[in-house]
Formats: sequence, structure tokens, C-alpha cells
Amino acid sequence: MQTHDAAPAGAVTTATGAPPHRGRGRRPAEEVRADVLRTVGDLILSEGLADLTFERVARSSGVSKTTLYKWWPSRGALALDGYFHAVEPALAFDDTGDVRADLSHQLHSFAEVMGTPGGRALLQLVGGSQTDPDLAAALSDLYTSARRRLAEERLARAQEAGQIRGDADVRVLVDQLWGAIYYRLMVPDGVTVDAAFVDALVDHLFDGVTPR
Amino acid sequence: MQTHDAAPAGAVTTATGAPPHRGRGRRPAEEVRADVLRTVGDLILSEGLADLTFERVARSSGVSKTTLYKWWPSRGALALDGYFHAVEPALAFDDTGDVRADLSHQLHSFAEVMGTPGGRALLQLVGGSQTDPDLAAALSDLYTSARRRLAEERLARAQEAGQIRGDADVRVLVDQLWGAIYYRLMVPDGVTVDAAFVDALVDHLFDGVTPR
Amino acid sequence: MQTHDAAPAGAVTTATGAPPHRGRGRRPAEEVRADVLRTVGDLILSEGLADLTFERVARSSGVSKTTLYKWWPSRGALALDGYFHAVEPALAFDDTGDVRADLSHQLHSFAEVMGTPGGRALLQLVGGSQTDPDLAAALSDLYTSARRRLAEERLARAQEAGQIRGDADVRVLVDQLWGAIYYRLMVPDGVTVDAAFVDALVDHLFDGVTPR
Amino acid sequence: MQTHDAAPAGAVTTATGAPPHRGRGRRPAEEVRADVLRTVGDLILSEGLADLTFERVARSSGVSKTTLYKWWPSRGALALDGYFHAVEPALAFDDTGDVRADLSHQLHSFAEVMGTPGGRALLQLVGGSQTDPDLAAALSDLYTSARRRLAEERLARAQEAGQIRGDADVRVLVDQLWGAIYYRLMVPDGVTVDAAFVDALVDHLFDGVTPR
DNA sequence: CAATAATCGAGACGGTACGTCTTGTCTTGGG
DNA sequence: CCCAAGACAAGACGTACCGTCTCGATTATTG
Repeated sequence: MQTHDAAPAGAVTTATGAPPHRGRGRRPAEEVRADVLRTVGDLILSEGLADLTFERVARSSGVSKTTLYKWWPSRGALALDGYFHAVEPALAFDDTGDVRADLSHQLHSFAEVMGTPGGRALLQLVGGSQTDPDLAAALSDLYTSARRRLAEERLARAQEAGQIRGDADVRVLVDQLWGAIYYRLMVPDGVTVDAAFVDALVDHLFDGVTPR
Repeated sequence: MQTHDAAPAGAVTTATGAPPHRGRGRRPAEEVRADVLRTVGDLILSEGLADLTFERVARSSGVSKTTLYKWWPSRGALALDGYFHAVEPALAFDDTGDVRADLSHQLHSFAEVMGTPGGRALLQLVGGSQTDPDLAAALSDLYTSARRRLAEERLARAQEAGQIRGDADVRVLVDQLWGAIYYRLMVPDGVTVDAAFVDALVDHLFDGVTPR
Repeated sequence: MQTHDAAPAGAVTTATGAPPHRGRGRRPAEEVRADVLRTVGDLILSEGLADLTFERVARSSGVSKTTLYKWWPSRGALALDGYFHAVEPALAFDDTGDVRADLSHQLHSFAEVMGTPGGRALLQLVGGSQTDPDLAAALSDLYTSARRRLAEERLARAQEAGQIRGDADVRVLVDQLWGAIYYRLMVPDGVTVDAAFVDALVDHLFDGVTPR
Repeated sequence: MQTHDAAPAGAVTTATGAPPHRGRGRRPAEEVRADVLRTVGDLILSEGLADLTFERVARSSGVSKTTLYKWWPSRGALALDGYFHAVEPALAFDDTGDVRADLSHQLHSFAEVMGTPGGRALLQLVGGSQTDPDLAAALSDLYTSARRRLAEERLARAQEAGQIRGDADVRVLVDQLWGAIYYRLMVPDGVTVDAAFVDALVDHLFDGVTPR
């Protein structure tokens, strides 16, 4: 466009709450998409997965249900997408050479994050995936699968470096570390996730519980 | 009871299927309750928690919604009650003196049961409890809490008997054994629960993964 | 957990207006009947026919639904019975010898009574009788039939006494006097029932509206 | 009134019978509206007002309850709308110059119509309006108010033309003619509405009942 | 630059389920 | 035996959300 037009083009009027935008014509896809993800992220962190409906997202975001259904095939897909735009999970995994220290650090961070609203939302997503195959698949593809792989790779390197016994199964170790944390959070029978718990997770596995 | 008669007397074995019972008046509470629990159990094992609604249960069981709401305050409570009348979980925990063997046996049984429709239903109940506090409380009260306690007691006895190190935390061990199984089942990123997995769980914890 | 059932035990919620009477044994029939009629009368005068249900009457009066259904076969019958115990309508009809004066007096009284809550309740009963044959029959038997007969008899005496033309139909006159008042009250298209209206009713019929 | 919406107005005679229309998306408003009104009209003429429920209308017409509640705020509004689409009442009022003949003709027609299912439905609507203010207002707005006005205007013209005495109240005459017919129909204590009755209505008022 | 094709918002639509209410029948357990 | 208390099946109530759809408005893309 060669004119003296002052159009902001890609300006995304972030603002709070719902963007105004009166009129029913077409809007840039990214703008619409951003509105949706912001709304979903807010909803899922503040009120949880149970109250997240297409209807509410449409109302709160100013985006029509038609558009929502066009881009997100299910409630789970929408929730997951909004969730990851809200929390931006850190997938990096330190490698200082000391696998026990690295694991401990990583697990403490993980336990801490799981105590936030974002952590609770993740638990609800895992919960919902038990009855929603689409959500289960999306959750695996977008998050848990990558995290498991990163952890397994770090542990495999440690095993090659001789820091973990050769006959141990590093994939099982992931379940006994992260899985144990998930379990305490999802089935909290009078137990809590604290620093001592995380320390015990690592100690038990590396030292064994059989008396010397 | 003065006789050697073992007859159950008032046992109302209404057979399978839904009894007709036309007419709208009052029926004995146990009869109504039995109809409901049988229906809910069937539904939850065959179609899962997602399709369990008060409406369907009322239709399928011939019990009115009024009655359902009177006795079961929420969908979760109804589901849980029906589930436990359908599966009758074995809570017994062997104690042969060899804790490692006992644990292994118990975990193999548990893993096996979790592969059945009843196991999948339980996972869905745990999943649903993430967004339903009532269900979470009921699930803990009726099942998980007792199971955790039994396991902890067995492990504590082993610790006192010198089979487990004194500085180990037996409550954490529960999370690293049963919790690991739950996690693999609920977040199945290309991993499966089989006999080798269960063996590895025990081996890792008792022997430790640090090279000697 | 799931049944939050169980009897309320010793909870004695006396409620307002209701006689206490705890315990389930038999009470004298007249006492029960009086409680019901008092409750129904209060309800119908204060809230109208629409909100009168067996359920509410049972709750408010402390009389069981069983007993209500035993004595009153329909909502209309119950309403009507309660109504007439609350209003005790005056059926007497003066006969001073001057039929025009007697009619005018009677109609003015009637119009006045119809402006009270009792009058409004009667209109609702007539309204309800359009869709409830039982109520229609009961209303006629208990009230309107007797009233019409009294009026017709008074008018017939006047006709015999030569105060009303022989070729007039006194039964039709009832419709054109009382019926006109009912109609204005039931279909109030901007018209009201006042003293002038009642006077006009009588004047039109006795004097005729054709110019002399 | 009844549609509190931009009524389509244009008569849409979508043929008889119920169109199947599979699929859940939006249908043209006029089509939906026509289905509803046809169903309500049939129901109210065949079974009366008492059995008219939103539930039945939804089932019979294939229109969802949501839609019914969106357009018709109450059962009365729905009933009335369906009624007037079924009966299309003739409001015309002859004026041959002879008011007595015109009135007689009009009243005979009215009495005749009131003997049909449509007439009985109208009586039930009037009855229901005694306990339903919304229905009362709608009934007045859509029908009775206009009818009363037409009659009053015809009578007023006759009064100006000297066919009715100047001190008569033409509004009261309406109650003593039409109102008397309504009353006999709504409170039928052994009396019937026939041609002689209608003749007597007119004769009494025009000639007076006082002996000459 | 006007016509056309996409794509948006808004929201109506047929459904299903919700949780509550009333109906008329029936069972239980006092008095 | 009769009553209260109230459980029961049935089914209507009015609301929420689902996923599909029509409609009109606006924009971007074409001729």
C-alpha cells in the first residue's frame, strides 16, 4: 500500500478483558486467535477446566463459536492450547555432569511449579484426558511426551557415563520420580508434596532402601 | 440364630436385568438402591465415566431422578458407589515375612487389575476428582486412603523388622510404587505397564540405581 | 457418605401457622380437617389459586398427602372447600316487595364483595373450572347453582307480582345482571365495576334502552 | 406481544403436516414459527389448554424448548398465539342502520362460534387469565379489547342516531350482551346458550322488563 | 475501482442433561 | 385400624451448553 495510510497493520490491541471491535466483518486471524488464547488461559488458570466451555470462551473473548469450532476441534484441544500460551513451560534440562544434583534440581522446580494455578490446571488436563482421547493425544503430543523424552535422555546419558547402573531402566525411573509427584498431587490422601518428599524420591532410588 | 441353617432368608436376589415394577408408589429402599448400583456399575464398566449421567441412570434403572438426587448428591458420588459395588476391590495385603516378595506380588496383582475395565474406570474416577472436590473426598474416604494406609503399614512393619532402611520414608515408597503405575496408566507416552515394569519398580528401590 | 439420607431424627420444625403435633399416630378427623381448611383458606386468599398445591397444603398444614387425597379428590375440590370455609358467603336475599330496590341492593353488595381477596379467589375458581370438570361440578353444587336459584326465585316472585313483564325470561335476567359483573371482572378491558355500573345494569333492564 | 421479537409477519404457509428437517443447525425463523403455531393450534383445539405444555409442544412440533422459551415467555402467550393462528376470529361488525338487527345477528354468530372447539378454547384462555397476568394482558391486547371497542363504537353510533336512549351507557350494554353469554358458558348451572337466549338478551334491553 | 469470495460476529436451531417441583400411589411405622 | 411421614415413578419446569447452521457485515482479493 503506497498511500499515506496510518494503519497500524499488525497492531494487536491487547488491552484488558474483551477487545472492543464492533461490527461483524472479518478480522485478521492472528488477532482473533490471540484473543481466544488469552481468554482461555485466563479462564483455565482462574477457574479451572471444569468451567471452561466453548460458550463462555465465545462470550468472554468476543470470538464467535463458529470460529472456535473451526480451529479447535474439542474442548480439550482448546484448553490445552490456551494453557500452553499462558504458562510457557520451561522444558530445558540442566546437565552439569552430576545427574543426582541435576535431577534433584529439576524435580524441586517441577514440584514448585505444580503448586501454582498452572500446575493445578495441568492436573485437571491430565484428569480430563482419562475420558477424552483427543485431549490425551494432544496432551502427549504437546507436552508430556517431550518432557518424558528429555528426562529419559538425561538419565540415559548418566547411565552411559556410569552414574546409573546398567541394568536399571531409565524409563521406569521417570515414573518413579515425576510419576510419584503426579500421584501425590492427584490422589492426596493426607500427604503433601514438599522439599523433603522430593529429596526422598531421589535418595530412595539412588541409594536403595535395603539396609547395608 | 438357633439352627444350623445358612439360608440368607431375606436375601433379595432380583436376578439380572431390570425388574419391571409398574406403578408409581413406594418401593423398598434396598430394592431401589440395588437397581441403581447395578445399573451404574454396568454403565461405568462398559462405557466409562464420561457417559454416566443422572438422566441415563434414571432411564436405564427405572429409578426416578428425584430418588437419585436424594441419595447421591453428585455424579461423582453416584459413580463411585456404583463402581465399588461392581468391583468389590480386594484390600487384603499378604505378609509372608518377605516384604520384597509381598510387594512384588501385590503390585503385579494391582497392575493386572488396572488393565481391566474396572481399572480404567478407576483411572477415570481419579481423573474426574481433579475437578470435582466431592468426588475427590469420596474417593479418598472409600478407597485410596485405606489402600495407602495398608501399604504403609506393611512397609512400616518391614522397616521395624530391619528389611527396609530406617532413614527411608515408607510413605514416599508408596508413591514410587503404586504412584508410578498410576502415572504410566494416566499419562501413557509410549510406555506400557507390564511385568517387567513392575519388577523394575521394586528392584530400583530396593537395590538402588547407583553402581556398586 | 453417599446417602446423606437418614431420618432427620429429633428435628422438629414447627413451621409457622402449623399446629405442632409431633408423632405419627392418628388424630381426630375434625381436627385434621380443620387444619387443612384453615391452611387452604389462608393460601387461597393470600396467594391465589395458582400457588395452591397438595404439596404446599400438606407442608403448611402438617397434614399428610395421604389424608388430603383421601378426602379431596382434586385440587379444585380442596380449593373450593377451603374457600367456602374462609369466606362464608351470604346467600340471603332480601324481599322488601320492591324487586328493583332489592336487586340493586343485592348487586351492590355482590360487586363490593367481589373486590375483596375472596372475590378474586372466586374468579380464579371460575377460571380454573374451565379446564377442570371436577372443579366445575363442585363449584356449581356448592355455590353458583344455589345463588342462581335464589335470584331466579326472587325474580319469579316479582314476575308473578306483576313487577316484571310476563314475557321476560327471569333466568336470562340473572345472566344480564350477575353475569355482566362477572364478565367485567374477568375480562377487564379498561372497564371497572363501580356503583354507577351496577345502577346502569338495573336501569337498562327495567327501563329499556329504546327511546320513548 | 407474543413474540417480543422482530416478527416475520408474512404469512408462511409451509404446507400441512410436519416437515422432518434432520440436522441440528439453524432453520429459517418463519418455518420454525409456523411449525409451532400449527402444533399449538391443533393441541389447544383438540385437547384444550390444560394439556398444553412446553414439553409437549416441543415434542410434537420438532422445535426445541430453547426456541419456544426464546419467543414465547409463558405458556399463556404460546397458547394465545397458537389459538389465534388457528381460529382467525372475524372481527367485522355489520352496520345496516338497524342496530337491533345488527346486534342480534352479531350475537347469534358469536354464540354459535362459542359452541365450537375454538370457543371452548377461548373460555379456557379467559379462565387461565384469572391466574396469569401475562395471559390476561395478552388476551386483552390481542382480542377482547378490540372486540369490545368495535361493539361500543357500533352502539355509540346507534345512540347518536337516536336508536338508543341518551342516558344509557353503551359500555354497560356490552357487558349485558356478550358478558351474559360468557357467563352462561363459564358458569353453566343448568342453563344453555341457544337462539332463544340470545333473542331474550336483546329484547330485555331494548324493550325493558317493566310492564307497560 | 467495483465486483467477488472469504471469513468473521452474532446467534438461532435441535438436542441432551441439568437440578427442582408437583402429582398421585404406595410403604412404613407410630398411636 | 387410621394416621403422619415421606419414598417412589412420572414427567414438566426453565436453564446451560453442545455442535451445526443461517444470516448479514466487513475485509481482502480479484477482474
